[in-house]
Amino acid sequence: MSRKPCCVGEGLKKGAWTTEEDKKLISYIHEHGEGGWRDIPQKAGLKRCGKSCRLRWANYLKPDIKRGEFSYEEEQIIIMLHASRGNKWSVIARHLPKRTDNEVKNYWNTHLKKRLIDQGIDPLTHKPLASNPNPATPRTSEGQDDSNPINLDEQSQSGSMSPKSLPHSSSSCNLQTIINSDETPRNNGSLSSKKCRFKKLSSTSKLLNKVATKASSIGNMLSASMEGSLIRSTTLSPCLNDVFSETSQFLRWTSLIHSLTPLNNI
DNA sequence: AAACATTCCAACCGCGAGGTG
DNA sequence: GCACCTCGCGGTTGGAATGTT
Repeated sequence: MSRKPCCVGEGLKKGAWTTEEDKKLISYIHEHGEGGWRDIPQKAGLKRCGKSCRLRWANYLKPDIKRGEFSYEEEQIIIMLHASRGNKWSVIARHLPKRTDNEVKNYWNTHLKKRLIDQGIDPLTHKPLASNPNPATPRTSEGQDDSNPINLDEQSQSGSMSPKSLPHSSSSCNLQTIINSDETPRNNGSLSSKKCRFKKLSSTSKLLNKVATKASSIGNMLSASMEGSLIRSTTLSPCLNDVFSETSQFLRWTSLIHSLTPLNNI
């Protein structure tokens, strides 16, 4: 047998949605609720396939969708979850309230992936690239990286992290220093933020570099327990409560999270 | 100002999972 | 177990917006 194509039909419209179509879809769903996507176009008076309606609703029209630039927290969550789960965009998006899988995927592909590559980090493995012209953890003259007691590069390459070498909240890393040095204010929700994103790339890259390397180190640890229950004490973001299990390993992980909490105060 | 290049994201496509009869 | 359907997911693409020459 052959699958019947979803969107076969005469006069079915494709491409960008008009405001008129949006109104029709919103109005129909408000009245009848979601579901039954195959019938929605006909009932709502739309010349679209059901799939297209579902995507339009899920990715754009849903009332609780947050748009605009991703926050540092969100970027970190994406990188960390990607390190442990790979391209499971729907899984990652579930931990980012009001973000859609499509948006997360786009953000990864257009921003985060490139930044990791720029820093010599393989976006697939989250480990330093083999031929790395731009070392993942550059030793700068500022000495900030050197003050980090944990050699994350080595750990990520070895694929494991000993308990002793795990970060501690008091001395875990210089993320806060780096964050504080990133003076560029976030341009929340601004669509004209392209320039800003590139201008702040340098300092942001440092942060991402750090986070990505850490993510690599803890990736295996996370993946083993990601489906577990929660660590309620995590203060980075409530959504992360869904991520981590109550194992002793993850108490160490929360140490890292606590080291990142100053982000909330920026 | 125009032509060309690059970036970005909304939307499309194909596939697989799960449900139903 | 099968055929079929709906839905959701992840990869890809078209084209508008923006940047560069």
